[in-house]
Amino acid sequence: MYIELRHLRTIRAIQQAGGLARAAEMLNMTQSALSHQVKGLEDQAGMELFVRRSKPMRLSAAGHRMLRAAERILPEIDAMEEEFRALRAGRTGRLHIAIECHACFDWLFPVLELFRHAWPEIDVDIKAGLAFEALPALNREDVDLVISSDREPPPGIVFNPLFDYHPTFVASAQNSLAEKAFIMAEDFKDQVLITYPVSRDKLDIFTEILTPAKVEPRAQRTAELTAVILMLVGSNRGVAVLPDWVMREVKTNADYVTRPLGPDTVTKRMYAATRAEDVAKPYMAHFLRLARSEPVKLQRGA
Amino acid sequence: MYIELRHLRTIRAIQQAGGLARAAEMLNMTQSALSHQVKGLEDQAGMELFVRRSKPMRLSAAGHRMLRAAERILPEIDAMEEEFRALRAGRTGRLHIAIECHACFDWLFPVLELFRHAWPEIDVDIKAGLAFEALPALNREDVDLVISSDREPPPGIVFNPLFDYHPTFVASAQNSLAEKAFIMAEDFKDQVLITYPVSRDKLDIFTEILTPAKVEPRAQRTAELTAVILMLVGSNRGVAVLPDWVMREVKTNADYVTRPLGPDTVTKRMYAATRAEDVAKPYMAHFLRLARSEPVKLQRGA
DNA sequence: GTTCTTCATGAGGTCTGTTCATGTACATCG
DNA sequence: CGATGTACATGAACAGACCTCATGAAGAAC
Repeated sequence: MYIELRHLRTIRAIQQAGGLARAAEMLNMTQSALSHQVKGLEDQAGMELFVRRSKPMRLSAAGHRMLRAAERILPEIDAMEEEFRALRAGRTGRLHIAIECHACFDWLFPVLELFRHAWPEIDVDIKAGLAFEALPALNREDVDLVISSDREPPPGIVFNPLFDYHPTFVASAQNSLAEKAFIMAEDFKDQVLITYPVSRDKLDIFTEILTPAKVEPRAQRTAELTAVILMLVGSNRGVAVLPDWVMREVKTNADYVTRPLGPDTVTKRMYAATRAEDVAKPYMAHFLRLARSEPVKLQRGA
Repeated sequence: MYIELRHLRTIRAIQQAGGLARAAEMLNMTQSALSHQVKGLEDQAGMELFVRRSKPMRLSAAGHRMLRAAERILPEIDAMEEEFRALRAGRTGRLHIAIECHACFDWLFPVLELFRHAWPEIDVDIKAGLAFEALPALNREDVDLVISSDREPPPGIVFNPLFDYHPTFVASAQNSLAEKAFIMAEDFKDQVLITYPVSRDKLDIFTEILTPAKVEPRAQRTAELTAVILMLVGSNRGVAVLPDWVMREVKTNADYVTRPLGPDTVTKRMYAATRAEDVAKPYMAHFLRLARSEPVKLQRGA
């Protein structure tokens, strides 16, 4: 029994039009074609779907059963086709984001809030788990955008620059390093360094400062959440290096001091990696625009 | 965009099989055919539904959207096809019953209770409204069975005899007619006759007794429910003529008297009208068997 | 009875979907 | 590094499904 959507459309049309001839017109085909089709369908079903006794042909009991299925299924198909039209028109789409830096939540959430209102039909999600390698996932279309500060673009992937930021030292006002104008690698020798629980090659403080200088902090401990790291720092349980945009609340707080890394200020650039074909999409362009401008406002507020 | 179920099956198969070649095997077709089909589908959709970069072909974001639709729709189709197989096998079907006599509820409910357990998959319903003519409705397949005591079979309709019954007079024990052994037309001249609210040609007391004898009762009032009629009779607000099977509770009650209509006992036959092609169906045969035997038990109990 | 409407049927043409044969791209392995 | 294997794409050719056209049959309306 090979039901096809064509059959369901036929059933529905005959019911709506109240007769085979009118239904044929609705479906832009000849009455003959419909008659043949109905006959074929009835052969498939192995029973009469229509009552021919009364002259304008009506659905039989079995036909009504099939009509019920048609009325559940066809709207779903129509909805899906509508979604695809919208998808083609660029009104909708998917934006699943993988982030490689924990601190990025801080600016990403406000950005997504703005985005969500402008593009309500876009399916937005953040994949924070990161059990996987982000860039291959991009290629596999498991995600559509990767926030990263490592710039190593494979073919087909575009790294869109977002904004520059300064990994910034933060410590308790009680900490001995509070007196210094800027912080250097050697200053960490006697400190407990608090970081996100990720590998060192994803932490600016290591990639930019400690690893090049071959300096090891006295100890390292980790915390998942930015707020927890700042709390630990505030109670002088350690020091941290975080992007400047997360400092905005801490800057005005007398318990903390923030200092640039030095002697030359370290500057890093944040990127949004996307598939090359996606950058032209309107919603993606809009997201990138927001992700360039909004975090800067947060940094200024800091 | 002409989506067909074939396409949804393809999407699902490729996802399940994890690749085009394996999916082709699942669907009993060549890898080539599937490749062409997928290409065609993507042309329809106007976008890539699969990611070809990673070697076993995977669904793209848009492809996942279509998969979701497939996973909602295909089970519905499968379920419907299963229903039709069952329908063909005779395990299921529809039994929508129209009744022309109010009192028939009395025996019909017990019968349907028995039937329902034997044929749980049959769609059972009773149409009591009767705004329509029952026999044409049978022809139009609006209903599948009509309970009637009028035997006038149009072509294609079969009247299956169920059982005989006696329209029986019932009155209060206080009523003057309680003394008589049987009740004749003239006896109604001084009585208030209580009937169901239907036309006289559907009421045995008129068709069998009063109309032939050209006798009019003193007054006629109506009540929808058998219980209400009996209550009115019990308080001597009138008399009634009802089929014998509804008398079983009344017979043992000293407040009531029941009497045959006479002098010759009136016997009527109850029929179940069905479409000719339906009588052979197993569930229909079973229903008819029940409708022949069960009411008789109720009559004996009376 | 005539006419109109509605559906059925058969023949023939078109076009879609399939297969077959082959090509391309990429990964694996000796 | 070429050989081999795997996975998908492509083009040509064929088959069959589906449609149209023309006509028939059977009710319904007048």
